[in-house]
Amino acid sequence: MRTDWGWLTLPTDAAARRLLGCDLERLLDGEVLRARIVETEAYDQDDEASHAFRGQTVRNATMFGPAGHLYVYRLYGHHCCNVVTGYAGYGQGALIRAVEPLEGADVMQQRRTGDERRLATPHLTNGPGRLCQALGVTSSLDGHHLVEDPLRLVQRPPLESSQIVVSTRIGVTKATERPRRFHIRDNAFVSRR
DNA sequence: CCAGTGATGTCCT
DNA sequence: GGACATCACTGGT
Repeated sequence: MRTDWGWLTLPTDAAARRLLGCDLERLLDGEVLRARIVETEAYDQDDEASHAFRGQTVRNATMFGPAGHLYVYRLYGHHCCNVVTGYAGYGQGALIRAVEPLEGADVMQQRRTGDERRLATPHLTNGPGRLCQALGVTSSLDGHHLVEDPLRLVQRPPLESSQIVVSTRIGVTKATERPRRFHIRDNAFVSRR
């Protein structure tokens, strides 16, 4: 079934690339936070590294639903989030690994804990757990449809492929050789290896 | 480099 | 219901 999220109803890798350069718009305590997606990773149920690999569970159910919803999970005490892509019934999504603040960076800094080293560019939002902290993304947003407040995904024009760097994923212990990490070339907020 | 972190899934009783 | 392993991370040394 096709939704109005046709541009996300793509094989995971294509969708993960397509998300680069798009914006996340977060309404939080009456403030508007905007950030540009600069780094993603692709996961799907045929990928040993994916939460969806061993089938649907309570935790990963959102990944098996329709595209355009947010899958939020906790890992080592941190939150991480995926944009669900593809067709309902086939578990897949794109992990948002890093964003670049466009608006409300001061509010993001208030939400991040710790000393000013962690608040400075690019440490504010250059990791999946960090950006969730900065944007106030928690488990309560698991399953949230990204066409409505308080968190919207705003489509932007696709990037030239020359602007996109492909590499292996960070932190995975399985399928480590698969080239499923995508990031914008020469962007300061892309996470380190 | 490595310790802390906490939810979740699996396998037992 | 309990014990244990697992884990797509972060921050400080």
